[in-house]
Amino acid sequence: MSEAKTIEPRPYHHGDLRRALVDAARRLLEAEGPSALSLRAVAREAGVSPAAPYHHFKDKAELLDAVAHEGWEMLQMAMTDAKAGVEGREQLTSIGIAYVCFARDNPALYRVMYDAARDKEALPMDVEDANPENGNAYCLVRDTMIEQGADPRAETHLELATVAAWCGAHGLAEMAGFKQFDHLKAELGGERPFLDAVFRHMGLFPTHAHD
Amino acid sequence: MSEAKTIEPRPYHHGDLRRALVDAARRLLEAEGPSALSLRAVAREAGVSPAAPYHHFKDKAELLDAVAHEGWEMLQMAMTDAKAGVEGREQLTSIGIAYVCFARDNPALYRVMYDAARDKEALPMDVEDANPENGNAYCLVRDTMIEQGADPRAETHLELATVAAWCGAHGLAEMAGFKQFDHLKAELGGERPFLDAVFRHMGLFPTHAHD
DNA sequence: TTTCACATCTGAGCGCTGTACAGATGCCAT
DNA sequence: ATGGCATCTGTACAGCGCTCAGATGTGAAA
Repeated sequence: MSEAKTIEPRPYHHGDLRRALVDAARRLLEAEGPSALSLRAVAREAGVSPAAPYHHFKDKAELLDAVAHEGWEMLQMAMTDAKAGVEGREQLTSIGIAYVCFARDNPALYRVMYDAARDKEALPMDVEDANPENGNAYCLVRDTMIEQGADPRAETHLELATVAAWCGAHGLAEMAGFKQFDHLKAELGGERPFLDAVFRHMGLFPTHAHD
Repeated sequence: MSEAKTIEPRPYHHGDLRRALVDAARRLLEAEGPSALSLRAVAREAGVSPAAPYHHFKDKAELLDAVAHEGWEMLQMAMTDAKAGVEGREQLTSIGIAYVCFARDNPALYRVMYDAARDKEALPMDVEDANPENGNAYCLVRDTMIEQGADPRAETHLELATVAAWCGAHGLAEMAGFKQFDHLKAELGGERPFLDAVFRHMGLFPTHAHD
């Protein structure tokens, strides 16, 4: 109880430096790419000394983690919006397209997100907890599967389809960055016969949707 | 014609330093992980000065490229062996399992391979040239699809299935590194009902194999 | 109001990195 | 024997992540 102190809230000397640092990092990331994202460059961009960030993040990885966290929130929002925009079976395809588009539009951020996840050997998602309200993109996909007719009691089938969809979307997002697959990237706006087909083909529908 | 000089062949001062450097890099990579793979550390491991590598590689990226290249060759071999080990429809699943196993057994190398590819924005594979003899893993998958009944004249369907399979395998390889999907990793040896199902589900068979 | 504790920020510095360059070294063809 | 040249070394520089002692300002206690 005596530990009822606020954890990291209000402005101090220079206002909310933590926020300013994350913003500076995202600005740099967009402008110069991931390789330019040094801690010193972020501090420079935010107008503070190279040592200042260490009072808000234990090391560089923790700063990148904060940036990645906002990326996952953005991705989740994009997927949620995509689902809300259409109805029925189109929802899963729409979510998949939104995922790949996010990776295309934020390639540096997307890379930071997965780099951070790999370092921690964990995605920032609780696969077990299927509660959609906790802002969990993985569960958004799973819930949509269920709504489209997957049997939630057939756990294996359900998670199988969800994992397959996630793997497929991530794989596509990475492949679309290679010039061998430029036509994938080109298809992301407007008509997208190939991409739609890949998503359907990869199992963005529950297993028994083939009937 | 006057340019008939050999390009990078025989030993000189210290023998074949280029080879020694790549070997040293791979040794370091396996022992210490990708973050320990500095050019200076590689030179140290090979017993030469920090500047020596620059007579064989234009910069660090080019050295990593050489390492990645050998990784792709290893992967191609693993996939070819996997295909040769079984018959019929099992071949595609077997290739997929081999792909994911390779990523599991050589995580650092696998990461270097895709990092190098991302920097060049291209996989080291010629997707257009379907000649299997050029040692092209992507074409190995496509050819196997054809052998299993895909129509090579239906270009879209064929490449669709191949891209879907590649994306799925890469996605699975990455997901298997996250602790949320430990059961995927655990399944890679021996019985693998879930993984097999994911592969089948993701389209490791030609589209009309669902009939 | 003065004082004090403490969160915050700076400046200097350490060891590391990738890369450049001048010069030493040893092989090969003449 | 000589000269050219690929190869390798030593030194150097800027930038990196990170640490630490000390300066600076803020909110709470006196």
